[in-house]
Amino acid sequence: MKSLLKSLEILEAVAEHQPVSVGELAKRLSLPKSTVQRVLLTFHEAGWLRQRRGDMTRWEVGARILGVRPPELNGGRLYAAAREPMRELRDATNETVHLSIPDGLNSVVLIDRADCQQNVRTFSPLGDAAPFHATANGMAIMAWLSDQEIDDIIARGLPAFTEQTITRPDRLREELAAIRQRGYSLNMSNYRPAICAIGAAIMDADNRPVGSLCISMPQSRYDPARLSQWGQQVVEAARRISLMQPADPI
Amino acid sequence: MKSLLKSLEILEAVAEHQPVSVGELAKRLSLPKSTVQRVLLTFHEAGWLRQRRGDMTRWEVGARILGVRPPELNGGRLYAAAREPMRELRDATNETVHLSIPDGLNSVVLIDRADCQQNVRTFSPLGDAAPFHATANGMAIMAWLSDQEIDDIIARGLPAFTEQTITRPDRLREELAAIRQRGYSLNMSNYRPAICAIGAAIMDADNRPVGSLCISMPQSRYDPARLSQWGQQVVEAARRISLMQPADPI
DNA sequence: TCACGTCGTGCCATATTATGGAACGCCATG
DNA sequence: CATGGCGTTCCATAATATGGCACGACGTGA
Repeated sequence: MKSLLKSLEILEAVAEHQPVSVGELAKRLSLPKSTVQRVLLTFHEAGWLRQRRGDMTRWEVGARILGVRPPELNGGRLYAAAREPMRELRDATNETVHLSIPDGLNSVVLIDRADCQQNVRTFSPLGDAAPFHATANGMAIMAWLSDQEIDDIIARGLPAFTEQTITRPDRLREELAAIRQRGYSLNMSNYRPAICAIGAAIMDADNRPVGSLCISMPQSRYDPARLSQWGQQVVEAARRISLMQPADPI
Repeated sequence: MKSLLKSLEILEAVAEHQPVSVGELAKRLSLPKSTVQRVLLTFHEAGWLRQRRGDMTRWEVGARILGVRPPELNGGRLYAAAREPMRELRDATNETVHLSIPDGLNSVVLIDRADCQQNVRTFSPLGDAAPFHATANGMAIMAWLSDQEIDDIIARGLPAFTEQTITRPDRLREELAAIRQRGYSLNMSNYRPAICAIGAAIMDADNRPVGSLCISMPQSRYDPARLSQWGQQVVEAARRISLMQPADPI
């Protein structure tokens, strides 16, 4: 369905550049103006896009989309449960804390953030997708997946993002075993240069990983002497959130 | 674009019933199986839907959609700013607190909730859309819109939901004036029977309403003697959140 | 063991539908 | 007053979504 794929591209472009005009979108996506406009009007008809207040020529994403969420977020239980522990972890470390969930076996997506107060801090936009094998949040989740699911992720390839990215399957499996043993995962600039993170998985009542938490910091502030303490704090925060997660309904 | 409208209906149906199978969707929407499957595969290709872990025949919403959000939520500043005040308001009143944002001039949408601990409590699912003229959150926002925008909403009709719904335009304008004067809005079973609420608008740095907060309670616990105090508390909580809202970029 | 019903999947001729170039009206600018 | 850029509309045409049908897999009950 080419038209649907094209429409979703347009929707995502609106989300990224809102509020945005027809012409701008057409240029950006190299599509005819009339095609773009037809799609915008159709999304509008469905309630997914709206015109900006006071400016009928600029489009933005409507609130209807907020009713369409992955099942992990239904009832907002993960958000709600993570809120307080994330704040406390942020305050205890004075570093930014990230909350992510897996998107199937494709990637991990950042869904919430507790920002620290430092002048130099890491930043990732909410909704950002990142690979399992190169991030603290990704590896923390991956460590608790079944062997078959791990094989599946590895089979999709382990691209390198920095010199530190783990790209060899056997090396990755070793690292996952280490994570299972110590409880927390470690990202030493494996994904983005000069960004380190310490992560731990959040489990549901069936002991399946449904998300993860990490402390994200500039490499300049990474202190090996504190690793063990911070690792335990992340694990403890994740455990508290895990206790509030329901079982997965079939 | 019929095909796009149909596809969005299917996507929304998946969100509502996830995890869901092809056949179930086809029955529910009265569409041919092959059509539904083609749409599911296309959404999958675009990363918007995924198969449930361990069950290739059940579909659910993927995390990619989390990157597509209304502009009010960009950076999560409203969520983040509202978090603490909402909790405090909930604790102070022991009632559920709702956070909503306007969807253009169409409706207000519930985006967050701080649940109270009572055995009897109100419940609305996140993402729920409600009319401006019949809810505390809606009227709180509406009160601070321009005259033209208010006219616009009224022109779309003021349907009745209960005996108490305000359906006469002049009566609604009076109520909005009263809200502007006292600072908080009031819903006395105007929308859902036996549910009351006290609301106040959240303003951005340009003094435009970008959302609203309300205390939502069963009518049985509504106490006129406390109205003034709770009203002031909602207004104060909304004001604290407002101070953290950025100006609206053109 | 076999027959049956159910489900997900793949195919393909057909008709519906999306396409995009062109033209129009509007507005701000020089 | 001319110009360029914008959003919008139209329509013949080609591209594409459609959906009935059939196949294979699976689970069930006779």
